Amino acid sequence: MAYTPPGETRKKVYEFVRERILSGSPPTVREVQRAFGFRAVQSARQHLEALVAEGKLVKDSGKARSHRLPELGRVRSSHLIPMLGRVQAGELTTALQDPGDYLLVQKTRFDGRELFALTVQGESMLGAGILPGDTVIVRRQPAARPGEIVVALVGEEATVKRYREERGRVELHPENDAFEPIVPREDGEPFSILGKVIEVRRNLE
Amino acid sequence: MAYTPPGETRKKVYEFVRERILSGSPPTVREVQRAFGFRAVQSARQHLEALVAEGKLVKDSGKARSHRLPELGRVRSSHLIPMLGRVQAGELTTALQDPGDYLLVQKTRFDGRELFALTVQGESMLGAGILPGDTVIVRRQPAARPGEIVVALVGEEATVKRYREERGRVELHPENDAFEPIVPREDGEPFSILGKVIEVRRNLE
DNA sequence: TGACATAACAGACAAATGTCTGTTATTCTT
DNA sequence: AAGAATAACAGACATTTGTCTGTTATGTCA
Repeated sequence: MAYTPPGETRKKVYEFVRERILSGSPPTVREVQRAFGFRAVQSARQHLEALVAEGKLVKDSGKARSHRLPELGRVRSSHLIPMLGRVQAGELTTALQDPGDYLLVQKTRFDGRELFALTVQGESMLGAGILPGDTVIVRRQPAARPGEIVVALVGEEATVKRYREERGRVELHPENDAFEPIVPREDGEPFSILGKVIEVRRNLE
Repeated sequence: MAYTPPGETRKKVYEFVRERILSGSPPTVREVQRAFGFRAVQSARQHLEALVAEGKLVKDSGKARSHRLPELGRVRSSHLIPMLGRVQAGELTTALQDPGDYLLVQKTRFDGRELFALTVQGESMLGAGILPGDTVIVRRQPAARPGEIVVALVGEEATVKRYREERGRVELHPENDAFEPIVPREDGEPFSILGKVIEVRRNLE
């Protein structure tokens, strides 16, 4: 590779490595070498070492593909969670086994296996800022505390509502005057809490 | 390692590798070996090969740390974007240079460098389902189309509003009756579009 | 011009890592 | 008891990859 102004190639190397790290496969020194057409391994190494010295990268000496972004320490622990579309009754388990899509989330406080995502249907939670089409990230748990927003299975349908306990009885409250609270029936209609909503996402693209 | 029932160790190996991949550093064969106390490299390799054969993992033959999750192909291309808190006027550029925090997003359609995130202040966008404390992900662009939600710099403050053009004039509309539309003044008060809101996130933990 | 810094190159060595061949142990089935 | 299937082991080899020493080229600045 021909001589380039100081810092110019360095910056490109950084961007290259950064992209590779974010995409899940940090490059080897020789992959950097090839990507930039260096005729010597050392050329790539010099740039990488300099970037580490500058604090823009960190690396584990001696290990393959060990360059990392220092910032990543702060966002570590990302999970790939299954994304369910419209969910019906008993299908939940099946849907979790073979989900069609995945969502990348960074949740340090949770185990990735207890999380799943769901697309919201209907306008019953408008008042809580949850719109149709929004994606809710749910932590699986069989119970909830009053005031929390939960995903519950009522009859054949999974629904997003606010959990309340009125007069010692469980109630699921919509946040929209056009809807009525749901009170679980005593006649044995299936009812259960699937989990608690811990995040809401909306795409506006 | 002592003999274990068929499939038992296999499953644990899968979970181990999966976690490592999601956390950004896929293990080497020997790292798997050590993690499980195998006395032969081949033991680890057998499990890994089997997992690949089952389709639970994919790998690039001959390369170091090359095990991947098949699903990841569908969510690839994640970016680490700077997260800005309260932003004032000219501070934006500075804030982008040295942000305190980062957010992991998967946006295939965008270049990571044109994205940043912002915490919403105030209740002016309640009607659009954007609450105080929500995080908006913004794509930097100097203009917008009517109807889009934008982040604009008005005077000293960055604000989130819906972009409109009324009578040939730019207007920034809140979605809350308690607020008035913002009409850029002609007296030279700084006004500019910082970018378009492409995603809204809310944490309910 | 000459000292200095940075970029790029050349060639090699050593450690890490992937891969291979073959063997032994455990469990299950018939 | 014999055979099949799976798990685990042993020891080695080949490739990949990280690292090292030293050299040459290009640009900057006093």
